[in-house]
Amino acid sequence: MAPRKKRTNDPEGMRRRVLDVAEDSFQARGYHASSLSDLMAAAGVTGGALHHHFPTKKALALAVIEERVATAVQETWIDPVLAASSAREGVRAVFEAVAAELEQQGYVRGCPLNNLAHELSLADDEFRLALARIFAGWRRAIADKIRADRLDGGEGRIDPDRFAALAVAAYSGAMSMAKTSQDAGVLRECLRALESFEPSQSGLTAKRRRRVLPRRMIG
Amino acid sequence: MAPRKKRTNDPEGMRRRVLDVAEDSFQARGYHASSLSDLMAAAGVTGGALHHHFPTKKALALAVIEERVATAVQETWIDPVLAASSAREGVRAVFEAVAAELEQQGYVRGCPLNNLAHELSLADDEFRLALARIFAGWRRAIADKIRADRLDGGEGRIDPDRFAALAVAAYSGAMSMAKTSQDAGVLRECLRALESFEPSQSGLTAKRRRRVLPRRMIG
DNA sequence: TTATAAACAGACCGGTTGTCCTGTTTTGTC
DNA sequence: GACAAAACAGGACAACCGGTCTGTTTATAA
Repeated sequence: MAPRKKRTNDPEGMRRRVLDVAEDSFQARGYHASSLSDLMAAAGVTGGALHHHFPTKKALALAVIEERVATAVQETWIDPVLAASSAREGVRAVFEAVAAELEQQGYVRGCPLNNLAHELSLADDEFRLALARIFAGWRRAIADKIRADRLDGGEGRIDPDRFAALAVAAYSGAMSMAKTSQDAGVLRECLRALESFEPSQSGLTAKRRRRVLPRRMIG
Repeated sequence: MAPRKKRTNDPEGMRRRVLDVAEDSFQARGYHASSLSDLMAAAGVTGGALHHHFPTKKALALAVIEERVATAVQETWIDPVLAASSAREGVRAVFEAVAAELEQQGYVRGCPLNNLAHELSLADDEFRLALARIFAGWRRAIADKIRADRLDGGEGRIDPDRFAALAVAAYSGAMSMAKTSQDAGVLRECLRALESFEPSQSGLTAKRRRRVLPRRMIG
């Protein structure tokens, strides 16, 4: 009669589940619109457990930013760009990959980093700095890739920092519009505009020999 | 002894005061973080008056979007671009004007449209459509300006819709980063990147004859 | 086993939120 | 002046929020 359930402590798993749900809810509803009770219910976690791993809601959000949002930027942007034959080609590939994924998915929830950045940057300096660090790493990775391309004999006309800033800004802004219009088309429009601005070189989307081994240049 | 204050009905003024405060608070703190009690206190308005003009918080936000945010985009972007000698020059001027204003101001609160778009687009379809309309008008104004430039013998190599999308995206994304880093420098970086991509033409920031009368092309 | 701390459960609380409601005052109209 | 509608005042309220608290169970180490 008594269910006699045995409890199993799984701190890492529980922490992960909470982060999963929080990451998803912050992305879909935002920080303020996500209540802890909602998160607890969705994750199947009690208040005591949640508070044990994340003493405050702010601590939870900070963990989402540093452990999940940063990882998302790394995986969807930095790694592919570093693995590409050139920075320009990497940026192009990411734009198209994201656009394709969004179109297949059918809806646009936006860029996790930008979503949280807009809502939390002015609310708390700790949030702001954590988010700014991710933006900076993103830009730096692209800029460093351009510099490495140059050493390999790549196109040497564009300023690395400027192009990196523009790439990140164009993507962020395009995702903002895509989210608002629920249409990923604007991502492709921005990409084409970026491509049509090829500096001096003529080959627009022309095929280029692809490097076999992607080379890493950042520790 | 009795203060005997006479009340004066001023519906338009009261509505305006509420919108002023709401616009400011939504910009600085966001929609969810702005409580109606805060707004009432800041505007010196009672709950009854507020409820009379704006039955719900959503109605207030919708009014802010349609009456204030749309106007802000019109005044800081569309009007200057239409008045400029070319779309490209107009975009450049706006980027620099905003950057200069932010640097003088000392802090960055971000783009009102993007701020609200990120927080509200997924929350409510009515919000989303109102915000999407403003984005669309913004892009259309720039694209139409490019088409008009072309008829006047301007540079004819760039695709109007693509360039407009890129300009808006780059600005939105740059403002996002500027807000997060509290540094308007990235705006200038993006502008320079945009300028360095001059298609074929050589004159980078070269002086051009300025049209005396700005011409309007949208009703 | 026993002690010790970590991991978890679940109730509880003060404060706040947005909204509603009942009045009162002002304004416009006949 | 009479009357109706708009404009405004201000309290009340239920729902909910995030955080805290006490207590129990599980794992770890001596």
